[in-house]
Amino acid sequence: MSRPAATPRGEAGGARVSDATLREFIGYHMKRAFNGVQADLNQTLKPLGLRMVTYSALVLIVDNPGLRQSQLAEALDVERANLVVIIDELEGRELITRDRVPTDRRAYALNPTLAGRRLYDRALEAVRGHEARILNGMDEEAKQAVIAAMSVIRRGFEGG
Amino acid sequence: MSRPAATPRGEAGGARVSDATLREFIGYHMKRAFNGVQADLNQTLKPLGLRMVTYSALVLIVDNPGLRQSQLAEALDVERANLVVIIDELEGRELITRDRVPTDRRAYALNPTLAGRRLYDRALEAVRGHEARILNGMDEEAKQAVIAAMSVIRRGFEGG
DNA sequence: GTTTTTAGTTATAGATCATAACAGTTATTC
DNA sequence: GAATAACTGTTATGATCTATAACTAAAAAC
Repeated sequence: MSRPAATPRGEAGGARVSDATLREFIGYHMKRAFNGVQADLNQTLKPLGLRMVTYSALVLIVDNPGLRQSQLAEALDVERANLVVIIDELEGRELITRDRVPTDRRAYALNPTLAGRRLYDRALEAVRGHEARILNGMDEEAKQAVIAAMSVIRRGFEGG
Repeated sequence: MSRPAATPRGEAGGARVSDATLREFIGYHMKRAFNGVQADLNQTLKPLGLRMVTYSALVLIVDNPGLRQSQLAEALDVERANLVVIIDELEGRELITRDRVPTDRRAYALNPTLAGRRLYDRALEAVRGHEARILNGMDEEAKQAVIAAMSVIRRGFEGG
């Protein structure tokens, strides 16, 4: 079992770690890039008191007023149970309301308040700035190519 | 303050939720695609007893025998403290060894065992299959375009 | 030789996420 | 129309992940 003599890579601190094997994979690049994007987005939203999920939820509620929690949970791809605290947060800040649905007394219709719509506007502007930053000068064609590729990948899971 | 009459979107269950606003953003597409990729990768690695992090760690150790935990932590972008349990797991399964470094008795040199190298081979093969699956027929040019774009995005954070 | 820094570790708290169980309501089915 | 099944939102809980502080041992700096 000749064990390779634990060569400490010569000089201390030098000698970059090679990730050549992992760089073969598109998933590796996606993870590393997305880590940075997520961190930057959350920093961007922090002054508005929003996180990535609460922001996404607010946008979907403003764009789809009256939707149910279960619909929103599915759209956001989170469990109904976990959505509750997210909605609690938005409702507690009076950005949205839970309105009873007359035709189905189990369900709540989610609607934005005026404050919710205003924060939506501000958040969207902030996120557009964030996007411009992360794109880092990338041209529109390259951006659209990425979006198309992401859609191809996603379709592979949803479509079967 | 005319609040839109919480219209429950007519028929129950129908009426797709529109994410048109979010689809403007590349980050949104990246998140949704990556969610699927991550789930599929973990399913792929489960039969080998590996998760995404333990797999990445194993690959880097095989490719960079003798590296220190702190180097690996930085390469994986995890805290030194959190890397400990990952290394414990790999060492417990005798896939790697922690070897004392003669020239620095604080540090451990991480080296793969023969079993570690064999699992590395199997894992790499499995992940190549996973990648082919997620690419979903995408051509090499498109794949390289995505990798280039991810690098541009990542560079924006690292480079400053 | 004292102080400062570093490597690995432990402990801990926060956030995230999946799961099961429950009450109230609606839908189905005989 | 009574019994059964399914669905909506909720609570509780445990697993996992992540960040932070504090500690020991050792090396480096001064």
